[in-house]
Amino acid sequence: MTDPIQQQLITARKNQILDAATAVFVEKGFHPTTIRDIAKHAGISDGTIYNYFDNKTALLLGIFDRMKASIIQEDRPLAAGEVDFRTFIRTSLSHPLTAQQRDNFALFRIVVSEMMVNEELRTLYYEQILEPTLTLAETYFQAQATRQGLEHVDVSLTIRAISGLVLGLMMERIMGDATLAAKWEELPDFLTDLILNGIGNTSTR
Amino acid sequence: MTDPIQQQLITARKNQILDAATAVFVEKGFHPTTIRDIAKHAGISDGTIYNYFDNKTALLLGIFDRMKASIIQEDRPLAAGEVDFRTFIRTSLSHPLTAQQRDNFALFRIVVSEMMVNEELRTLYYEQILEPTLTLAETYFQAQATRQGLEHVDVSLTIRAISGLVLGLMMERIMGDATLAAKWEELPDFLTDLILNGIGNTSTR
Amino acid sequence: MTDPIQQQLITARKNQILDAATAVFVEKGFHPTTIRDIAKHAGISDGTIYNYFDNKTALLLGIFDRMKASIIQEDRPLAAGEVDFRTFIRTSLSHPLTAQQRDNFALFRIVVSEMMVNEELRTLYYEQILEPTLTLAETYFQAQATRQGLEHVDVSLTIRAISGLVLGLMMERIMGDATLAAKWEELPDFLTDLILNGIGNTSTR
Amino acid sequence: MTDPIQQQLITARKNQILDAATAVFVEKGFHPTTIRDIAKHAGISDGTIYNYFDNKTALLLGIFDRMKASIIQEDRPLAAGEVDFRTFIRTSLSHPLTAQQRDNFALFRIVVSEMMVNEELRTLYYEQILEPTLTLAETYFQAQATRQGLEHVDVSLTIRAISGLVLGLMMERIMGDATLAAKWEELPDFLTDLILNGIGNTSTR
DNA sequence: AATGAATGAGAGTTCATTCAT
DNA sequence: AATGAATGAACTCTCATTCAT
Repeated sequence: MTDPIQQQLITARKNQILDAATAVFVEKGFHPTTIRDIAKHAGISDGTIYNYFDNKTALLLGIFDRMKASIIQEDRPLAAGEVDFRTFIRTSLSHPLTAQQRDNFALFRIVVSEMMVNEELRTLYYEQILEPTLTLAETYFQAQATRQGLEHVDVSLTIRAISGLVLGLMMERIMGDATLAAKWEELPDFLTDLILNGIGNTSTR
Repeated sequence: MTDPIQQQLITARKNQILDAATAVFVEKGFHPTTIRDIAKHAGISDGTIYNYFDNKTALLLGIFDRMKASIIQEDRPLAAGEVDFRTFIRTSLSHPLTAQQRDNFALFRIVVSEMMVNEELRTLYYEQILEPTLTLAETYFQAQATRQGLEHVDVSLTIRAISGLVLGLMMERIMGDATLAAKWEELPDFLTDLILNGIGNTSTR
Repeated sequence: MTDPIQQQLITARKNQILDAATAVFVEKGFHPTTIRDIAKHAGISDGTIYNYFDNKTALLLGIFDRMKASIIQEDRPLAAGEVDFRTFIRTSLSHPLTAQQRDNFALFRIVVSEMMVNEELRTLYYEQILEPTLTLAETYFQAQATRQGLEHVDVSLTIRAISGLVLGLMMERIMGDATLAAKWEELPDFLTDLILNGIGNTSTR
Repeated sequence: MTDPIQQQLITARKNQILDAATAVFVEKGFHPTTIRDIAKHAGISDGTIYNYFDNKTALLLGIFDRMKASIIQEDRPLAAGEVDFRTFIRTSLSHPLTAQQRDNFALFRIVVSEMMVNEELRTLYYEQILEPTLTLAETYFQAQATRQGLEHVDVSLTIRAISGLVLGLMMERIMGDATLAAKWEELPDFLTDLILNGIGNTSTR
């Protein structure tokens, strides 16, 4: 039952299914995708999917789970704390802004879409991904801020403002804003200045 | 065909349907809502809805159209330009943050959800609402900025950053973040400071 | 809504569906019958059935309802009470024994089968059909028994014994008992004697 | 192939499976029970069941087979013929009425339900169980009747009437009849009187 | 213009059965 | 002999949409 080889096979099959699900969701969206679409894309039968996942929604949860793992992995570099404050902020902004860009934010769109509307997914995402990420970021930021003599800053609100800023810009970009698309590369620097100095105060401190 | 009385009747009936659609969408979400739900709520028959709207998606488009009108109306006050810069920024932030709070962001969630996934809706939203709003905001901001001697600021990026900030914070709030829920009232002041002065520089200029 | 013509149409359509359901159930049994089978037999579409009945089980309930009506109708003759006791008993036995014989007890079998296993159906059958029938029979029997000077008889148990006797014999017949099939015609007289006089006491009183 | 030890293992495994099947059928009914349910209850795998039984229906046939053996065993006492006629009748009634009562007639219900609808099962039940039982009963009864000077009685019809009576009363009880439930204990005596003497003639002969 | 009965394609899901290991 | 993952046909039920009245 806890046979490690069995476990590997199960994990492999689950990943195969989630790979297919991700691909088809990205292509057609969540609702328009049928279980049969996914099964065909994975080269297996409908029923097999249900041997590994309870229902269609569970596939999205499974995709989350894998995102969680990868995000935690990717955030590790910042933990070191061996960078100056500006670099720290800039990196924090830069990474998420570029990460999802590849496939035109396709998976991001589907996940957000379903989350807006499905409480279970939303809760899971918050508890498993967003909340831990924010808490982690608070810790990093707190350490950096102290070093800068910024003890009086409301760290949790600042973190939320920064992450919200990134999230909101991604949404506006997805909406089709041409200006953002054109200036996307400038954003990390622009936003770093804005956050550190406010409007119009370009001078680095 | 252009009989004005006819037109009034048609508009009234459309509004009746959109009112019902909004109410039911808010209550149940877009996909779980059936045409029959809306018809019943409006006190009419299923078929009648199709005399006024091509399909279910068109109802969402119709809701957008009405949002457009109301948003433009609500933004007018800022146009006057008789307020100081800080007040201008603070008001711009404060209004959207509180507007959707009432019904737990229900309509906002549905609209965002469907937009993420439906290109037609997305385009319509961008062209009809977001783009005009941003452009309008740019104009206001440009005027204010000039008065403040901030000619060298990238206005369009700044506007997008501010609106993105608000949008992203609403999303995080919707995700269930407890910190944001608790400190929601502090946000306008906190963000105004952040935008004007950057992290930790509380002094108003 | 209570438009009588509408009501007639609805009733007609319901009957059309129940006719089809009965026919297909009788032919294939309840579980093996699909909604599509019934729809095809009725010459309508699958969905239409669901406009008139909540689900497959509701079709069986509908068949019950019609049985109820017909049973009550058929029992009326005995109410008159103008027959002598022996005739009364004999008729009570004879009728149900011959009624279901036509189609080889097909509908009876399906109904019994599903009732054994479906509590909702069972309750409905008991409350709507069996219990009222037994009560009615008790009344008739009581009147007859009194006239015969049989005041000390346990009427309710006697009624249940008689009806149980008929029911059980039908079941044995359905099981394929050759003897019963051969002597089915003799049963009314044989049973009447048995009930009135007991084993071997053939003399009519 | 006819290795006796092999045979014993096979029989043991079959019984293990039938025990599980009986338990689960009684709990959930025949159709709602899945092969997996039975396998889990037996602590074996799905596939193993198919090594011993052709299909799901064969499990019911297997349960029949075991019932046959036990019934024949239980009926033996009456064969002795050392009891008086009244006791003989009373015992014949009493036994089946009380036997299935324990688990609310659960297995009885499932078996009857499926038999009504499945010809194979019905035939098997009749040939393997009902017919032999009736024949056996005829023999006993014939012997007893002769001793009572009841040579002119139609033994086969009488036997079928008595067994039908019992069967029908069990069915009515299952349907939920409150009167029968309340007076179930009185039935053996009441029915014995009825059979021996007819309605209202309580005097024991 | 309004109705609402009819449609029927299509979805998710189940589960008896098979068979390679 | 035992396994249990894989299968895929089949089912019930939903619902956006149409159209005759």
